[in-house]
Amino acid sequence: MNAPPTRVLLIDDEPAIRRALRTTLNELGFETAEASRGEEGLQLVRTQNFDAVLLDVKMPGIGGMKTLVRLRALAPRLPILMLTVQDAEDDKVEALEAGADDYITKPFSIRECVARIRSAIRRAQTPERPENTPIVIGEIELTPGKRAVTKSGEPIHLTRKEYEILHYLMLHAGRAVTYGKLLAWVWGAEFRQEVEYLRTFIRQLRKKIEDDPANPRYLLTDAYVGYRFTECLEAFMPAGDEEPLP
Amino acid sequence: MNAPPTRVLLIDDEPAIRRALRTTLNELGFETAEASRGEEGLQLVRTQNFDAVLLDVKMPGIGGMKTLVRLRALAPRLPILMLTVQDAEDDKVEALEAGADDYITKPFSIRECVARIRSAIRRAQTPERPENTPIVIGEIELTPGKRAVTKSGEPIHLTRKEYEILHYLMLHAGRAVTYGKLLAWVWGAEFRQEVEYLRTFIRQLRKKIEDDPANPRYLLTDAYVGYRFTECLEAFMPAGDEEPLP
DNA sequence: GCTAGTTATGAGGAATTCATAAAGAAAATC
DNA sequence: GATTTTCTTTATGAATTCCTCATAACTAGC
Repeated sequence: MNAPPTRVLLIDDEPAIRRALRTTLNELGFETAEASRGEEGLQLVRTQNFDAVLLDVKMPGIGGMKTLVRLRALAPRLPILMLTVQDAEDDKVEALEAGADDYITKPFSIRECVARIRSAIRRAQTPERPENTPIVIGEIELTPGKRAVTKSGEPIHLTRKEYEILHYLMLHAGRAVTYGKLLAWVWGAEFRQEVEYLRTFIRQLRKKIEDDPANPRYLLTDAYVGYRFTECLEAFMPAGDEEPLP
Repeated sequence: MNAPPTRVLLIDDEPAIRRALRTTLNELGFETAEASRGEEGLQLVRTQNFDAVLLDVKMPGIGGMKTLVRLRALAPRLPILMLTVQDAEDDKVEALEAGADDYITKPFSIRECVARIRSAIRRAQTPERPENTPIVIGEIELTPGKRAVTKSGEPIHLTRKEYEILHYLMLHAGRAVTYGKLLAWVWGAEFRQEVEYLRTFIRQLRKKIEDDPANPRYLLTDAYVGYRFTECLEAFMPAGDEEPLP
């Protein structure tokens, strides 16, 4: 099977960053295209096929956030990763709420960046999940049709809200889920602000799911942004099946 | 082997609600289209194919109810879900009588909304499946064709409603069945709130089926969710041989 | 180190929902 | 039409779940 190369579009006004990403990605077998402004990027997405987009939030012209929204309208399933600066927490949240798949904070390690791209692409290519198939991540298994959760085969009793929170997080495993989205999913859109609710329930969930609730391996916190169910646990991945990165 | 995406049409004049639904639905693999008025929605249904429609009752222009009637005339089998406000009981009944498949009261959690959409689509796509093979779980055996139930071979007399409740629960053994679904199945969609009915009948069923009705082994409660017929009874399985069930 | 903002923790009380009982209304049967 | 059965309604205390709030731990910026 000769798979066609994975194509990544880089939208960033700084040539230095584009170059760094381009060379590394190319070395790893990705094909890349570049745009220095949002409009340009949109035009490319209209005329070509991409497997993922890396998009800088802060750009001249129509800016990253607007570009994101328009990209999303153009290509509902295309993985889009936003590049944000360290402390621009609001940007991260806004991007995720507007449909970005993930965010990467500058300065970033190329290695992490590539890993995130890969994981976003993998998720996008995973065929639609039939509604009733169990979601299995590590020792945790959640079966939507049954509304049942087990850890290493042992059933875990969850209350309604606990289950609904876990369900959404596991549906989006590997991605940061904003407080707002979680709250809208479980309580309704007008509860977007009630982060305290989440804290209480995440705590209960960790008690029930984690071996050491104080050092969670599954239910991770994305400070200032939300929570994230870990995508894959190194502990469970046989080491060595990924080529070393520079 | 990628199934075509499920297409949902959102008709609501509030952009915020459309946006919240759109992003979540898209993330879950649905395709969405939007209309801010009834006329617009009708035009879209004329020209495109959808698997379900979410329709706000209260809208400017021709309004939700009229839109519903016309939609129904256009597409007799298309699942249509109405968004209504909490206490507008009349709206709900009117909507169901006018051919809506379900209604969702605002404020609603996105989770609930998605679940309802899925279930409406499934209903529309699943042709009636008259199953005549007996369902056997533990000591309990239910034969749909004969409408008969036995426990350890001994016939148990059940009234009509008792039987219908048990039948539905056993059909979905191992899964939590929500009050709403159970009530809709036995009494009809407009009785979805009458949880008290269920309590009374579950009590009767437990009296007839359970050895110790106060500590049920078959008819379990999922607090705040519904009831569940246990799928396997450890007590009856001789320990040691773990044969996976089909 | 100090301060402000965020997150984690713990526990108690409010609110909802549950099981139970029992009686009135409706339907079915004779 | 009377009697039996089934269904619906209402009331009660008990149980569970959910929410609130106070405090501690942590993180970043000064």
